[in-house]
Amino acid sequence: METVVGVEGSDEGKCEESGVEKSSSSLSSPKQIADPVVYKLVRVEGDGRLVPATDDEVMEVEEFLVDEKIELPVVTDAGNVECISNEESSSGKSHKESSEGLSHSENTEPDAKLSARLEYIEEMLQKVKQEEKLRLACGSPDHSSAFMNVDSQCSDQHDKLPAIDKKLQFEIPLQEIVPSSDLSLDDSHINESARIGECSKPPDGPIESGSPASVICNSSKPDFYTLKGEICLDNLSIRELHGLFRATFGRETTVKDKLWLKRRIAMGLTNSCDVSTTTFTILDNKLVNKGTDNSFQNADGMLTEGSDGEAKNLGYETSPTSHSSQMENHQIVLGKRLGNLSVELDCGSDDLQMEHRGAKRVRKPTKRYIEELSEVESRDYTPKVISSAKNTGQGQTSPKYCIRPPGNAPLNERTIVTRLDSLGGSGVQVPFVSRVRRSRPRKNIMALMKFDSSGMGVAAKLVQEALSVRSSPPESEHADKVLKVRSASEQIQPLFAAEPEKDKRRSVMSTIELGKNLGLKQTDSSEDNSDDGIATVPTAKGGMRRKHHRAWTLVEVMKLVEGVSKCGTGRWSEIKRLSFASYSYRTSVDLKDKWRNLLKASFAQTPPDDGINSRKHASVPIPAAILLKVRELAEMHAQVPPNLGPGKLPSVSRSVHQTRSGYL
DNA sequence: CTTAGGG
DNA sequence: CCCTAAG
Repeated sequence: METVVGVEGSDEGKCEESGVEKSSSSLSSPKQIADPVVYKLVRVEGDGRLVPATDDEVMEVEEFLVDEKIELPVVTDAGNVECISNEESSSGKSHKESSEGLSHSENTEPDAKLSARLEYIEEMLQKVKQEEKLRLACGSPDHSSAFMNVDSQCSDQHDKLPAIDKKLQFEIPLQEIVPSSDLSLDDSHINESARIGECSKPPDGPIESGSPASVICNSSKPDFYTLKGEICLDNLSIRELHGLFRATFGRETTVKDKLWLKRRIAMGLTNSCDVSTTTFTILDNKLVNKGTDNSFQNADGMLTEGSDGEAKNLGYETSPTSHSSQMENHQIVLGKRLGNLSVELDCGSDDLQMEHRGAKRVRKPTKRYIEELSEVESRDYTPKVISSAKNTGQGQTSPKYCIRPPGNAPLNERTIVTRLDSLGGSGVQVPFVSRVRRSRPRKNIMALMKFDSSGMGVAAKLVQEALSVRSSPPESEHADKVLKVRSASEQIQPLFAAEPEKDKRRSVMSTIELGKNLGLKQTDSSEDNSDDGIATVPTAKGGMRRKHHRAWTLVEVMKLVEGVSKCGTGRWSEIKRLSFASYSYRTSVDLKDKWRNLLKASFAQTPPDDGINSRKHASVPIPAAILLKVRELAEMHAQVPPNLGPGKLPSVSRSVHQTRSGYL
């Protein structure tokens, strides 16, 4: 709790101002803490009623919304009004849910249940000292509803929904402001991810879409509960719920909040904790496999974390708990909407909530880890991204806008980072794994570009490039990188999100691509790894050029000689195919050059005759036999070095034969 | 793209 | 090795 709170210092202040029981929340069990954080915006009155968030809170929300959608003014006003009016009175009727939520704190529940629940809740509120509990109870249910409304509204509403809607939304949020805000953010994110198209034009986004979405959300939420079996759960006693909970999640729960339990169970039932992933699964799985927790975060993390980060920036408190709650909400909503994605998230969230601490803790680290990765990745990607910018094109911009609201730079950054993480995460992970990548730079930029365009994993490429760049510190512009990191991250997102629109092929293949990239990368790395030491050669210009010096092994030389003997000189490509198929790093040019060197060496050596190879280069002693052979071949092909050739060839030829026989 | 030659 | 010109 504390830790969380610390993060959200601003929030605390708010709470205090409101007269909230933040302290109380802290007093309450740790688990609860999370809830308080989540619900910070709402205050519990002495009578047990929930007081809407204060103006400040509203403001925060507003920012949140703004960040997400970039529209706030309306929301803010509405929110304030609502807050003032109070939970019960205000919004109530305009939106059934909202009204319910306000008065009873249960927005989501069906009417029938609602009444029962309301009573229960009210009782609880009054009885329960721990405001936390109340919050939780109220919050959890509300979250979903609020979330739904808020979400739809936030994302879509801003543009089109009437002020009323906004108001309602805010109302709900007030009670569960944090969650709602987060949800909205998440939701929007999700939506974006889900449908790239929208992302591209966030601000413009069709107005209509907004309202419909909201409607859907509302409708969905009831369904959700019903489906989940919440209704059934309603009838159960807490003890029963506990049992159910245990059965569902395999663990005990200390939570006494009925709503919470119901919710949890419902979620558990709905999404079996399995977390089977669907579309996102691929990415997530990958992530999971590699980063375990990260995987979750990626999917969830993107959304949730991003929201959190924003919240923090805004001054909202986002505690781990809040995250989890958010996550849940998101999950639910998503589940309804997206289904697959939500499922994954749900699993994670569920777990998190279940074990606020364990899960959270794990999660946090993960997040950081992800961020770090993302950063690194971003850097890596940056170069590539830039180069491949063409691909992203508009997509970049649009996603960008979506991601980063006009308001807070830091916040934006954070958000972006998160997103990047998600995107980058997947991409990054692979890169990281194969990080080594030391193959020679193909053909400079051109080759890289080609690669990218070809459809190879951009990420992989970027990573590779980035790596290479890193190796040569002087060349890369750190400053540039840093600056670009953001862009890169942004770009990345676009790639995923925007790509579909722009290049369907890409979008379709995005997931595949990632996998491919990884595979490719790994392959490359493995091949390249064998390698050599990469040395940087200072260039006159000041840039450092990587010299891929791969020492020629005796085997290679022998192969080369053999190849030359077979194909003759000048047919390097053929020789490469025949004898160097397994040596990807040796190009026909390399063969040619090597041969040239061998020739030179052989003839140079020959004269002294005695000294031979041993004397020449201790480092890579070339067997005399080979030199002889080279000479022979040279002779055969009439490639006799100007001076030395003729005179010595005869003798050489003899020796060569011997040598050769030995080899053969 | 491959080859040939210079750096 | 890299780079470039030329077929």
